[in-house]
Amino acid sequence: MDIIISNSSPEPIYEQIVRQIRNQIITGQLLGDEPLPSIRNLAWQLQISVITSKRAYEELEREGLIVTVGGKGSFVSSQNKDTLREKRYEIIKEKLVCVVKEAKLLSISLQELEEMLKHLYKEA
Amino acid sequence: MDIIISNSSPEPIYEQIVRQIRNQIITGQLLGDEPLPSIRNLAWQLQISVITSKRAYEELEREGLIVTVGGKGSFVSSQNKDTLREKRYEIIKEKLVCVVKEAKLLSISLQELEEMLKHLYKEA
Amino acid sequence: MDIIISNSSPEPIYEQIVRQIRNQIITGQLLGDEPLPSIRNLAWQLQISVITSKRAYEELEREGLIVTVGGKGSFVSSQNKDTLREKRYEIIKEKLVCVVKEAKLLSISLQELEEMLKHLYKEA
Amino acid sequence: MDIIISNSSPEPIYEQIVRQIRNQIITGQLLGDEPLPSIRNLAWQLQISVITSKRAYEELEREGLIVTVGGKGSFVSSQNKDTLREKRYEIIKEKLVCVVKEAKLLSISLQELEEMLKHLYKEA
DNA sequence: GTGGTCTAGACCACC
DNA sequence: GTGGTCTAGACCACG
Repeated sequence: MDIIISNSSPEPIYEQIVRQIRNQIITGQLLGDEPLPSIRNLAWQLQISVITSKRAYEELEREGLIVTVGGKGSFVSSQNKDTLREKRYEIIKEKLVCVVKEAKLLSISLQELEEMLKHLYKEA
Repeated sequence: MDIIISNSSPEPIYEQIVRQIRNQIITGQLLGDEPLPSIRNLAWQLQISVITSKRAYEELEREGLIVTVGGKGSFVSSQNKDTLREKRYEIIKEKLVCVVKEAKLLSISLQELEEMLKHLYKEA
Repeated sequence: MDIIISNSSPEPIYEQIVRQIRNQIITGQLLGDEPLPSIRNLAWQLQISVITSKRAYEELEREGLIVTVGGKGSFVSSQNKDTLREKRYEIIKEKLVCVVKEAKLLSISLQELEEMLKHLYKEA
Repeated sequence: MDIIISNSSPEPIYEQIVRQIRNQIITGQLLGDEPLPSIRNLAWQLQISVITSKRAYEELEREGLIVTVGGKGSFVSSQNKDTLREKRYEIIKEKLVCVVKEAKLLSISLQELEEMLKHLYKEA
């Protein structure tokens, strides 16, 4: 579990956890049926409240990415590889569409956007 | 003042106002020294609390985009054209960099991103 | 808000609230755009923790039955009448199918079930 | 002992066992004085903890459906055939009455319920 | 040991 | 006033 928490981020802690675990599942760093740390263990690792780690797991379960069984623990749910690949695109598309909308309102051309994208991708 | 407010948006109302006025200034729809509606007038137009419109103007003033003269009202502050153009890019860059970072974490290539960008720009 | 809580029920408190509010929405006792009590108010009414009432509202929002806007409160979301009628059936069907399955395992005939149903409906 | 365990079910494992053995006794698939597998044997068969199989037998004993003789094992207790038949009905009635109560709260008529019942019984 | 529920009390942002 | 987040600490059921 490589998770990094920033207390000063405006993004809620549980969201940070959800996002990072989600990414690890979607990119195949966490495989199906793999056990996740218990909510108490994760809370201890990240120095957060048990409630916060629990909340993150609840959200992931709602998304169908993990399954948690009482008294046993939580596990990555088996996923079709293509489904995962699709999800990866959806996540970025959703964010990208916001940027594009705003860019259009600011009359920024596709060429300008493409140039910025290339530049940022290389340096970031 | 063409401003559209969505009460159900997760974006705070004052933020919606700030963003829209900022865009209009940056794109040249609102020119230097042009008078803005009074906070009371704006609140009435948008059916919101005076506190909220006041907060939006405060934010815009902090960004140096408008100036408020006690007893007179608020005005768009004169801006160098190049400065405005620069700001336009900065706003989008800031958003785009987040997307790029996330995309890299999800191992999405520059080519894939460019393709998504083209597609979204055309259809959106 | 006519909600009755039983502390001795095995059904979690937040589930009891969800179920009762859901029923009131689905049966049209609560109409679209109607404001619900604030989570704090509801907690006070029912003598429960704010967290518990909040959790109930979260679940209802996830089901799309209410919308809650920060700083404003929670409201019944407008729903198509037919959709509501459909949901009513779905809820009961889901429960009924469990009973039917179990009845079949116990070799209880359809006639016997129908008789029990009639009897229970009249007396209950 | 035809028992199927689902680890992912929300129904506790010991409950699944109790329910299935109970059904087999009530429907006459397990007859009076018939020996049941030892708790250790059952635990081995089902790949569960001995504690869990023990708990299931305890519950069944509490219900008077089996008797456990120290050092000998557990046996189906002899039951009057009419008693069994009665129990069969009680189990379903208890479940059905919940559905009926909920249906009434949702203003679903007896006719509608009967129709759903017929439909579900045939297809399920 | 595990998760599930509930509690009381705090701080923040928004309106 | 509203909801959103986070905390610490408790009790229960399951295995």
